[in-house]
Amino acid sequence: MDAQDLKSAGLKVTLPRLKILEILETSKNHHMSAENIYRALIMQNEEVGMATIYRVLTQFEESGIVNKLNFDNGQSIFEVSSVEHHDHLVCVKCGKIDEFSDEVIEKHQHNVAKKYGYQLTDHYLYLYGICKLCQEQKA
Amino acid sequence: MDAQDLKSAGLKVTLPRLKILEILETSKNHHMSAENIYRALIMQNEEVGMATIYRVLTQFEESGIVNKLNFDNGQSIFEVSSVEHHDHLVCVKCGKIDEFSDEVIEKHQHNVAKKYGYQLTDHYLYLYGICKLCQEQKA
DNA sequence: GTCCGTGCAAAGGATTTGCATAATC
DNA sequence: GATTATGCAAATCCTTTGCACGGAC
Repeated sequence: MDAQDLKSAGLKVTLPRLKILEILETSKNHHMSAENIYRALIMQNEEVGMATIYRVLTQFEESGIVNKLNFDNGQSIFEVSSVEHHDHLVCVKCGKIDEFSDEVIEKHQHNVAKKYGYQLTDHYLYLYGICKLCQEQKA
Repeated sequence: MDAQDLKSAGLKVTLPRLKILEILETSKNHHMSAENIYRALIMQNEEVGMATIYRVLTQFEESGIVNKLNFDNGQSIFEVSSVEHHDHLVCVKCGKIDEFSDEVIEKHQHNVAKKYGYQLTDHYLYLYGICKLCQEQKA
């Protein structure tokens, strides 16, 4: 993802947009809330407002540059779109997010949609659990 | 679901709680937002505040009496817990919600969790699409 | 130079909380 | 009668919008 991707999405190449892309790509787990991004930018001494973050993320989502995930807690999380679809495993203790993909699940989702007469547009599978690390720390 | 269920959940049997249960059970599709419930109660000339609806729904969820679903649009939807687990198909046009369950998907979810070392606590699968009716109306 | 993008502050919607009153057990 | 619930209003959280200025093309 770079300036060229912005242009092809019909978006002007601006510093906030480049910075937000960069943060989404270089962040530890590639999953950031609007506020996470905002804070990261502030720490880099970038002058930016939350409004810009949300506007840019919304445009990015519309252009397919990022995906918006809606977890339990109400906050939206954004990730750079990857070529392959994947779903998410979320640790309810530490918030860690893992990605996975399972062909059988995908296939069955399509079967279900077909069975009910739906033309599938999107699908989200969220698995919530306690990750290995947090299980060990419980002891 | 009745007064007895409330008692066993450690909740006092009050009119708002009974009414909310009743509405959740008798509503067309059994999927209601807090505001849907509020409006239904107001139309029955029940004096009730949104705060009560939310408090009651939260308690119900903690007691396992209802499930809270988090759809794309940010609003939370509540349904009475049924014995069997099921997932949801949501029409992005008309908002219709269908329920389904697929054993193979369930099994694979557990496989995935195991593979990543997670102790699964919960899982939500949302399929978004256009239902048969809405597909026909498009023509 | 035109148009799009930005920051700020104010608005918005959904949900939560504080508090005095009222109901349940 | 003690404790838990309720209704109301205010508060909070996340997100969106209006507007004047600034930057991209």
